[in-house]
Amino acid sequence: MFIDNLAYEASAGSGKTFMLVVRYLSLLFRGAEPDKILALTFTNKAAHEMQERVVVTLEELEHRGELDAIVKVTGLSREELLDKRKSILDAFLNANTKIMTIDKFFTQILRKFSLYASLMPDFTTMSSQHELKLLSRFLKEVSVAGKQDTLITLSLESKKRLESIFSLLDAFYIKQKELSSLRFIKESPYKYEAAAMQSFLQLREKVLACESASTTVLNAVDAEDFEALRAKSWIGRESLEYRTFAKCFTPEMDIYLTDINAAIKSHNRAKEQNFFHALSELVDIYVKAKKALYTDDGELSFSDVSVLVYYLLKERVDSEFLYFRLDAQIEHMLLDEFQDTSILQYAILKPLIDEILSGDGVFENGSFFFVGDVKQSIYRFRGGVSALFGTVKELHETQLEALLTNYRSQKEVVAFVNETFAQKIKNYAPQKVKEDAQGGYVEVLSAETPEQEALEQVKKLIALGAELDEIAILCATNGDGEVIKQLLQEEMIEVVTETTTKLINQKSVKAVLEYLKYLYFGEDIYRYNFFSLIECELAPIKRVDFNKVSVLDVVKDCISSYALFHGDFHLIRFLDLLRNYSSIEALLFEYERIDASAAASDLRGVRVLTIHKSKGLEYEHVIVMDRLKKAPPSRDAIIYEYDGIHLQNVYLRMSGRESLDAEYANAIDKEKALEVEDSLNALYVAFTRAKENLFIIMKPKDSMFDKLDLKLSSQGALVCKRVASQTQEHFEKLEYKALYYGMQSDLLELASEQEEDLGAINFGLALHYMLEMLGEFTIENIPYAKDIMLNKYGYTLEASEIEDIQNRVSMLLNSAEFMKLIHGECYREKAIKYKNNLRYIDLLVKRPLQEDTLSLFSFGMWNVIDYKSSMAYSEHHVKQVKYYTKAIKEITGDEVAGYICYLLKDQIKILKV
DNA sequence: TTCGTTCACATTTTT
DNA sequence: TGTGAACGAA
Repeated sequence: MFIDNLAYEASAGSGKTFMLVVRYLSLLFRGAEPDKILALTFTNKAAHEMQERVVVTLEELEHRGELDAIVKVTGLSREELLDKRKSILDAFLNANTKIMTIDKFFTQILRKFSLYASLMPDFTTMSSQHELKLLSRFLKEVSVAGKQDTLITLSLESKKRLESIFSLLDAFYIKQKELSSLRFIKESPYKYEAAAMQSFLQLREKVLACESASTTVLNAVDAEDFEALRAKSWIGRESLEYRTFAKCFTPEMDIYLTDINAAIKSHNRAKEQNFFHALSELVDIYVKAKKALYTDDGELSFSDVSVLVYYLLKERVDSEFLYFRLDAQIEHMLLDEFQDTSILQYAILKPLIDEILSGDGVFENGSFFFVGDVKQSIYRFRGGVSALFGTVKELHETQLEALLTNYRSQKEVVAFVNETFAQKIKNYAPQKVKEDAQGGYVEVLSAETPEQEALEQVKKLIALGAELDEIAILCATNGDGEVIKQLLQEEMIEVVTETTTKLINQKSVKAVLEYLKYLYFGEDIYRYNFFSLIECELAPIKRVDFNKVSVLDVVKDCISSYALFHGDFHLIRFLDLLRNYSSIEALLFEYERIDASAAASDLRGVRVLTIHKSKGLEYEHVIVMDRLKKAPPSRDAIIYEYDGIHLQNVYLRMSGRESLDAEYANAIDKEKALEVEDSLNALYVAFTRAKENLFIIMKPKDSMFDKLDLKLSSQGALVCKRVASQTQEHFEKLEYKALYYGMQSDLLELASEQEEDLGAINFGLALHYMLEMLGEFTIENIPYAKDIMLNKYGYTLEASEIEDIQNRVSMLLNSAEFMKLIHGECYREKAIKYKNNLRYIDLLVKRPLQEDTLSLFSFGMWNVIDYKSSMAYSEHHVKQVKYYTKAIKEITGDEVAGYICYLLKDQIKILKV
C-alpha cells in the first residue's frame, strides 16, 4: 500500500538507496510526472547514483528485486508494471528530472529569483571564497561604519586573532535566523573585577596573618591583578578547607571565596554578553561586506545561497509564488540522509513540505518521504542536527518504519557491529543478517604503530587474492591518510586518495592547464611541462588571442589536435567545469580552488580515505586504523545549546568557567555528550562499510576505540572472494596504439626521481628509441636505426655513448638467446590499457603455434620483453615486468612469459621473471 | 601515599 | 584549550 507521508529509519547497509528507488519508481508508476518529483541528496555522487539506479532498474525491471517491492507499494501487478516500463523510462529520460543535491536545488531557486536578491542570475558558487578579498572589504566596511573600536575590543577581550574572529562571524551569519530570538545585553565587567579583587585582598590578608602558612598557600594567594586571580586553581571551589589552605583555614575565608566566585561568574557573564553583542553588530557589517562582494563578482559560497534563499522565501516572495515560478510544481518530495540536514535547510524546505501535505488545491496527490539514520549523523560540525529526524516526523505526523536487515555485510561483520554498539548507542536496534550471508571475518588488533599493522594487513589481503580496489583503509584524519599512503607506495602498492582523485591532479587535466598557461604567459617551462605530461616530443605551439577565442574552444582544440582524449572521463568533467569560467584569467588564477573530484572508479589502487569521506560507500575489505596522533581538544569558542531543534542559548567558552556557572556547566556537559555521540557514530559508519572482512587496528594507549571496550579477537574465517568475471571485460580494453616517441620517458623519469643522472636517462631513451626504430631485428638495419636515433638524440650524446649504444644493439642482435625469444610476431612499444592504467611494453612477441606438435591443447604463447640499459633498480624492473605479464595473461587468457633484457656495456643478460 | 599545582605538549571531520 | 607527566607538599 502506498503511504503518502512516510519515513524510513535506515541503518547502515539496509537498502536505503533501494527504498528510495522503489519510492521514486512507485510514484512514476502511479502516474506522477517525473519533473514534479523532487529528490534531494547531500552529495553529487549520491544524486548521480540515484539517477543511474532509476534508469538501470527500469531497463532490467523484470530481473530486479525492486519489481516485487513496487508491486507491493503500488498494488499494480507485475504485468502492468512491465507493460508500462517502456513509456515510463521514455518519460523519465525526456523529463527535466529533479534528482539533485540540496545545495543545487537552493542554487536553482536563487537563480530564478536572483533579481530579488540584487544578484545577476549567472552567479557562481564556490566552496571557498576569496578570504582575503572579503577580509579587506570587511575592514573597509568596519571603518566606514565607525566600528573599529568594536572590532578591536572584540579581538583584545577574547585574545583572538582576526582570522578566528572571522570564522565566528561566519558561524553567527549562518545561524542568524536561530540567533534572532536571543538578546545580548552590554554590561561593564569592571565593577565585578573590583568586587572580586576587594574580597580577594581581604582573604589574602587573613592568610598572610597566619604564622604557619606554607609556601604553597602563600603562592596560592599571590596575585597582582584580576587576571592573575582568575587563573588561580582554587577558584570555583566550594570551600577553602582543603590541603593547601588547611593550616590557616577559618570559616570566614569561605565567605570571601563565595564572593569572589560570584563576582567572577558575573564577570564571565558580562564578558560573554559583550562579546556576543559586539559580534552581532559586526555580523551586520560582515553581511554588508559579503553582499558588496558578491554583487561585484557574482560569486557566492554555499552558505550564502542558503541564507539568501531563506530570506527570499521569508521576506520577498511567498511560497505559493515560488511554486509558480519553479519549472513545475513539486508534488512529491524525497529526502535522502535526512539526519545531516541543517536547521536552515529544513527551514527552507518546510513551507514546501507543508504545502505538499496540506492536501488542498493542486497538491491533492502530494507525498512526502525521507530516509536517514541518526546513528550515522556525523556532520554536526557542519550544521547537521540529527534531532530534526524525530522532530520532523512528529511535526508532519510522518509514519516511521525501520529497515532492519543489513544487505551489505556478512554475518560476522553484522554480529560484531551489533555486539559493539548495542550498549553504546541509545536505542540501538540490532540488525538482522540477510539470508545468504553466512561468512565474513572481523579481527581486532593492537599495534604500537597502527600504520605498519595496516600495511601488513593490506599485504595479507593482496596475498590472499583480494582486489586492490576493494580494500579500503579508513583513518581519522587526512594527515593519517597521507602517512599510510606513503607507506603503501614505498611497497609499490597503488593507492587512491582524495588528493589523487582531485580532478585538477589528473594527468590529462594538468596537461591542458599547462597548455593554457603557456598560451597565456608564454613561458617556455609550461610548454615543456605540457609535452612531458602528454608524453610527446617537444614541438612549437601556436599562440592564440584570448580576446578572440573562448577558453572552451582553445581547450577543445588542444584535445583534438594532440589526441588527448582516449576515453578519458576526466577531460569531460573538466570541459564541463570550464563553462563556469568567464575568462582565461579567472581560470588560471583560480583553478586550484576547483575541488571537483575525478571519477574514483577510473582509478586503481587501495582506497585510503577518512571515515567521514567513506560515508555511503562500501568495500569488500575494510581496515579501520586508529588515529596516529593525539585527539585534539574541543575548542570551539562558541557553545550552542540546543533543546531538540531549538537553539536555547549560546555560551562563550572560557576555561574553568564550569565550576562557577551551573548553566554553563550544563551546556558544556550537553556539548560533550554530543561529541561522544558524534565519535561513536563515526565509528559505526566506519565499521559498517565492510562487506566481507573488517580489521580494526587499535593503539594500546589513547585509542579512539577506547569507548567501545573492544577486546583483541577474531571471529569468522578470512576469505577473499576472487572476482572471476573480469577477464572477458578486460579483453575489450586491450588497445594497441601507434605512438612513435617518448614512450619510456615516464618510466625513466621514475628512475630519475631515484637520483639517476640526466645523462643516463638520455642514454636509456636513445637506446630504447634505436631498438624501436630497428624494424626487423637484423644487423643490416642497424645503420638506418642509428641515423634516426641520432636525429633525435644526437645532440645530447657524447661520441663514445653513440658508439656504446650501437655496440649494445649489435650484441643483442648477435645473441642467440634473444633471437630465440623473438621468434614470432613482434609488437614494439605496445601500449596496453589494463585496469585503466596505460602502460607500454618494449616488445611483445606472439609465439607461433607449434603445428608439428600433436598436442590436444593448443594455446597461445606470448613473450613480454623489457629492455634495460643497466642493472640498477632491477627489483623495480621485475615488478614492472611481472605486472605486464599479469596484464597480458588476464587479457588474452594465454600463457605469458616475461623477460628483462639487460643490454649492458659488455654483455647481454636475459632474465626470466 | 595522596592530593594539588604547574608545565610541556599536541593540534579534525567538509557539502 | 585540555591533558598527562612531573614535581612538590601535607
